[in-house]
Amino acid sequence: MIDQQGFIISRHWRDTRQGVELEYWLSTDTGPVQLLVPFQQAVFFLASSQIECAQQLLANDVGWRCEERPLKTFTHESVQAFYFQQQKQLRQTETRFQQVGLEPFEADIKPSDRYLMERFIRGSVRYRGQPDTRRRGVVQVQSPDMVTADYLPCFKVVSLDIETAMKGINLYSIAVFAEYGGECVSKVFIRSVEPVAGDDVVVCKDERALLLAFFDWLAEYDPDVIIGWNVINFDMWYLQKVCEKLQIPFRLGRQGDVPHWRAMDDEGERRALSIKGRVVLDGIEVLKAAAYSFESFSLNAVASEILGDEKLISGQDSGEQITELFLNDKRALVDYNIKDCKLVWDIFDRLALMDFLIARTRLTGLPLDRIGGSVASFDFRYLPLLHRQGFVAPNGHQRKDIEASPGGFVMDSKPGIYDHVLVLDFKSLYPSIIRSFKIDPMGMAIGLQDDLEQSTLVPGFKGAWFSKSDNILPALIAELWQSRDQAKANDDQPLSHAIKIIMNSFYGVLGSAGCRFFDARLASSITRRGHQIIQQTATKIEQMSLKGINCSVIYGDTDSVFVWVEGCRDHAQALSTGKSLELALNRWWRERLEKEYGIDSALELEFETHYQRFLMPTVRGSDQGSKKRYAGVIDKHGERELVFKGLENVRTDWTRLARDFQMTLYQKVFFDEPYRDYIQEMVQAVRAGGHDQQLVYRKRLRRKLDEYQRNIPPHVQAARKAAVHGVRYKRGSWVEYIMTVNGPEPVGYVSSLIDYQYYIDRQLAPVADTILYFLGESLASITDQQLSMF
DNA sequence: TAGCTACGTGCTTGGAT
DNA sequence: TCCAAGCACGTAG
Repeated sequence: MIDQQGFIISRHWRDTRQGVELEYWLSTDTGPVQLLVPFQQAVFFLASSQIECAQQLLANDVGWRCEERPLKTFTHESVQAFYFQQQKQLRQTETRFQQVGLEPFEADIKPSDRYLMERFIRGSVRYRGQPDTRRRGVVQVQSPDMVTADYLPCFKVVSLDIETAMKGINLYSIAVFAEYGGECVSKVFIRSVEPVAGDDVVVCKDERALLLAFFDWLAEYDPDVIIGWNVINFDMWYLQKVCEKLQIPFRLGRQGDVPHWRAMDDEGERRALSIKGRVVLDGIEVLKAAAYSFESFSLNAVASEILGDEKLISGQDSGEQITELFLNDKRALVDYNIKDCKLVWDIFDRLALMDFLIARTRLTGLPLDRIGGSVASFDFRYLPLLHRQGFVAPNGHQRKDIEASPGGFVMDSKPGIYDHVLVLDFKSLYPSIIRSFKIDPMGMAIGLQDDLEQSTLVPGFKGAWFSKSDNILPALIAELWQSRDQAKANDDQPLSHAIKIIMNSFYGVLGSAGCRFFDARLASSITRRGHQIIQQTATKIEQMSLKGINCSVIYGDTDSVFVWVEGCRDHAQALSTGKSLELALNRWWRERLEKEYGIDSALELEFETHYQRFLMPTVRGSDQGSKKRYAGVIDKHGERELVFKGLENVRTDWTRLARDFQMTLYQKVFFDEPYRDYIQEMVQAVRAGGHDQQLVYRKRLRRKLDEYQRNIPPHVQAARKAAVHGVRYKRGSWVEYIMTVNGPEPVGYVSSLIDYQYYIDRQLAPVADTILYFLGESLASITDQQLSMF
């Protein structure tokens, strides 16, 4: 029996003579540990991977108390049947616990696998695995306090990247890289019959030797985590193919096991992989899970944005260049290969992605490499608490007759160019509504019972009523909220980020049919309360008098209001107005909720942005104000900066030409600089072919190429033309095309003349006219003026 | 290996003129 | 040739 802390790396089922067992691999301070746990025992702790297991875990939770508290009905009869079946198992397990000398504990399911694992370790029946005393490798420690306050898993991470020929299965090299506290592991296994300079190179005579050398190294170095860029769908899948070609096992697991592959879509283009004792993390997926967004997720693009660093080779013909290096300059290939590994490593390091993932796993109970899973993590947090109240949750059966609930409220805007616009946001509006108005599945089940005193309830929408005292979600959110404030105070950005994401996912989950607690009354009680709050906030702002300053609301979306401070003198006055509004409105809401509903307001309006100048455009070709599209000038560290929302500048499906043109032109208008000459020069330059590099349209194929039946948009037309030349497009690939006089043609296969007039009419004119409309001009009027001068 | 809705825009399609 | 409907995509929140 061992007494230490651990963190789950992987979990697999295995069938043995003793019956079904669960095989766990943990990362601990002293090295990897393998645990084999009989299913009967494991089932009660297995909260983190599957929803039904979570349910069983929770049944366990009720089980320890069921003698004292009668089961209350919640909804579904079959669940009750399930529950009673569990009772029997529970009693058996209780006996078993006593046999091995364990106290039956009241399962207080904390949001961490660590907690579960502590019990696994203490209660484990068998233990295999060699503690590795040479082992070292702490990924990062964000805050020294956390080390003493909470266990931080020590993961041994390695970054991996392979180089291959462009066609066929032909492996050139495998590079691995890791760097802990100044100590660096950097190795490239390369195929070569001649020596290659450098201590970091392992020369192998052929592919087989290369793979075997790599497997040996992997077993020796023994990492917990392998990271890379598209590493699962490319590198790992490619290595799998090489192994199949050579008929050798792909020994990726901790004991040399081969990985398990699972197709994630019909075409088998996207796959997931699981390895015993290890986890593979794709940098792209992790960034998306952490809500990062990049125009391009290519390693080069992300590295240059995050690190200001780049790959050694990039661009269109990098494939040919790599083959060229492999044939003629292997040392350069080694450098290139290792650089890619290092970039991935540095991105993980710079953004503290491992810390984020660990924080997330603790909060959601989901495996490190599990992307998404909002419904499962909601269950993980909610079910234990529900059971502790003596309720059993309904089964999550898919319902077809989904009653739609509204989303956020978007105000009609007042178009124009303004000086001094303030934006006030409700911080985490939906979570704060859940907290304030006691929105909760169980609270509603209780609140809808007859014979309840109205003063103990809060009204919702669509006939919902919520119990003021008996609820779960509001307290859960309050707890997370507090943890987040604490994390911020500790400057623990990854944790704060993870908490924000899970808090905001709660609303989405309740409004989704995939969630067992889905109910239109819950979702509507959140969003329609949001409508009321934002509308009444806007009305209140216009009624308020702030030392004679006139405030009018020109726009608002879901949780924000845009306030024009008429006649505002300067930045300082804008700031003080914003602060006053924030204070007064928060007080107003507190008093109102107390008076009207007898509840404490958790609403937090925050003065967030001051736009020195602001553009609210009209809908194209109309005088109605637009929505979800605006631009403005803010002050950032003493510098004026343009911000665009929803407009062409931030849209990836507009050309570079239009996006750059918009930035420059709006800058000129906002800063009261002359702009007519600029427009004329731009139009002429485009016509003269001076911007040909910036005329590329870029758009994704969101379906398979042959699935476009009803109509054929330009990017699909271009893709089909490229397909004739043998270019293969998958679902999700980007299509780049140029508009020519013969319609869209794919980049690389443009044979017709560029249609410059099209670009002037469809890219420059719309962008210019959006802002020139308010100056009584248009692109046409300015260029016509030019013509009439001749 | 199931978070949500609202919105604007460009373009194709197919029918009316 | 014009027009409205609706598809497709990317975006705000």
